[in-house]
Amino acid sequence: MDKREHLIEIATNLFSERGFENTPLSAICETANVSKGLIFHHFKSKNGLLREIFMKTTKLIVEINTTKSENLSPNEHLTELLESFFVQLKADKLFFQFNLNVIVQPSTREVLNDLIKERSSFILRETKTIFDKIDAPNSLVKSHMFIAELDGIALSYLSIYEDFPLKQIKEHIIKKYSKQ
Amino acid sequence: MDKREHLIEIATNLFSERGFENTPLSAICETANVSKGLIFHHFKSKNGLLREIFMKTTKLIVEINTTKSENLSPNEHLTELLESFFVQLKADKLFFQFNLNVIVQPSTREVLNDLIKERSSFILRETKTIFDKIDAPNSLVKSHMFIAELDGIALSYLSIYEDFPLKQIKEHIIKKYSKQ
Amino acid sequence: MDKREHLIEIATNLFSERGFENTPLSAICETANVSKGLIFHHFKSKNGLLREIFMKTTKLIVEINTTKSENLSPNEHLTELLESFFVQLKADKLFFQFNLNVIVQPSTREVLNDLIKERSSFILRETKTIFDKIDAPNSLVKSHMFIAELDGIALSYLSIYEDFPLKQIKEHIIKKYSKQ
Amino acid sequence: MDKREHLIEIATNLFSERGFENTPLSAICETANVSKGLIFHHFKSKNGLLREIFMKTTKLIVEINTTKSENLSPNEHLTELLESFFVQLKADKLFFQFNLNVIVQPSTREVLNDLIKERSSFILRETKTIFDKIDAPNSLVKSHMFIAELDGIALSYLSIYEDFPLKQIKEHIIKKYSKQ
DNA sequence: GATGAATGAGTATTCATTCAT
DNA sequence: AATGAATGAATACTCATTCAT
Repeated sequence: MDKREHLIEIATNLFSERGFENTPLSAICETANVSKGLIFHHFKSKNGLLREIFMKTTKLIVEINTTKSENLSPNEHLTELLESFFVQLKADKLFFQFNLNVIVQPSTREVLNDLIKERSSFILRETKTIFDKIDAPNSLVKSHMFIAELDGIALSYLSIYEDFPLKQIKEHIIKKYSKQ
Repeated sequence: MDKREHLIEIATNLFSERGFENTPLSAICETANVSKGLIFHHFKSKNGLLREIFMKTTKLIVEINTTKSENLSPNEHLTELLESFFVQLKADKLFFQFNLNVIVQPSTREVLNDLIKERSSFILRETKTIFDKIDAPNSLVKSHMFIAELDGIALSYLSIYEDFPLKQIKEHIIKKYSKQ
Repeated sequence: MDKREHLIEIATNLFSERGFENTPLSAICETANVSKGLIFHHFKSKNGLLREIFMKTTKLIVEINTTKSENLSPNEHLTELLESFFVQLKADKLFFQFNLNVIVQPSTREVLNDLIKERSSFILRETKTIFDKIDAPNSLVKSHMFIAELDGIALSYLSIYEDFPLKQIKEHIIKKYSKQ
Repeated sequence: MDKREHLIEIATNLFSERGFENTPLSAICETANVSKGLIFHHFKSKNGLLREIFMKTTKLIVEINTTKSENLSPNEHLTELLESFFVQLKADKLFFQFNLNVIVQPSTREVLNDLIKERSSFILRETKTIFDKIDAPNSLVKSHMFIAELDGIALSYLSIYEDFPLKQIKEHIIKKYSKQ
């Protein structure tokens, strides 16, 4: 059992549940049954731990997007992206919330600035590659709209509307992008 | 000079700039040139102050939406809403960020739970009134999509993409909703 | 309705229930439905209020003891004192506790120093008058023992032993002093 | 030099002198020359420190009472108890006062509730064991009277009568219990 | 790699008291 | 007599971080 990996896992869960600022390292240590010193030994600081977690997530996102089969039509590709987005959104509510969290909070935002830029420009690039095949002249605007819609749906679903009609929204948006 | 009102104003600014959790009451007091005790005299607690600010914003939103002239076609109404949204988004960046912030952060989210519900259901109701006139059977889904798109745009613009093409997005979305 | 008297009554109750140090003036004001300023107007300070309450109690004790019929034998007198002590102890638990409280607590003890001396020497004097008739040479020691026993019983009953056998103790001690 | 033990010692002294509620942690830290954080590291809270001190005292009381030689007559045993009580009362005035204090004060009383019960039932049990040998049918009442008398004497001596005739009271009570 | 004692700066909150009205 | 805005000093407690072992 790799304690380093174990710590990352537990910290991710706690940060997701309570938010980064409201999760003292002591809580992580107690849950993981390790000493405080060990966190600093492995990650230098609490911010270091946060960056490590954020980087891991980005790596995951990149992997998912690059291993996707390339012999799909652009519309099929969009549909596939949407499908996996809605599956994940439902499965990993807390984790999505954590990502929203650290991006929106000024203090964490500052710590993660470079990593957020890196991740978001990757996502924009990937999306734009698809829209280039559909409507090249407007691909940038359409990509931004596509991303904003998904973020907005996540926000509404996770933090605003308890009875958000996720299923119907999914059908609506998939229908919209499958024939564009 | 009403110190109570003054405190709300200054706190709103500071919370927007630094985030709620990262703004100590001492900072507010120093800026407003009052004692710490006064905040507790007027607002009971830091959370009390937060609620007061959030309620004031809701009141503003309600006012704006209810005084709107009623002799517009639904599409004109949407256009008008969009116009004012983009104007405000650009003018009050920090304030939008603050609202995103407290909604997404678990700790503040909990404190404001009832107020967030109240505000968000008001917005949904108002939006649905418009879409009822355009496409009654799908008005709920379309309202949710409309709101999610705007929230997503705000999120992308404020917290993710430094070079977000706000102007073109605005044109794109106004065009879309003006002929729906 | 005399607000001054009303305040004393409410403060006595609250001090008895929570202890003097743990009863903020704000609690008294809320319960009495008056402003904070009024307490300072009437009593100068929180300590002033405490002294007022303590003095009132002493006055009561003095009254009870001086109006007592004087045509009793010393042993009958002791029995009568004991009877009224046990009746009061059972009826006014909280109030006894409050008196113990302020006497034992160093901070309040200091504030009430002169009043405590005054009251306790009155009680000793009265008790000694009785024991002088029973056993003059040892009257001082016996008076002190008598007072200490009652205080000790109150202490045990109120603060130490939940199942203190008050009734049997009463019988025991009355029997003891009725034939001394 | 064990800082934990050192802290307990210093806190005991200060609590005895000023009372628990009137001793800020800062006073303890300054006297002990340690940081505030250390108290919370070792005792979790101010109340935790109080409990630790109270427990230590109970342990001491238990030790003293259980190591007592068992080949004494019950009356000799009582005399011995009384002798050591009066010696300690004179030597450790402040410490006795502290114990009275925390038992009588509602707030500390609540914190120590279980520990007070534990200690007082131990004392009652031990006392009753002696009186069982003297007057079995009335042993409970006599034990309670014995304890109440000692508590009452402590109270009078420490908090009420400046010129309490401790020596004569001691002789009086020892004489009384040596021939019972 | 791993522990845990120790630090110190920071933070919300309490509360008696004052004073203008 | 009565109010309540305003103060400011005090206080328990939190928490990331350091460091000797």
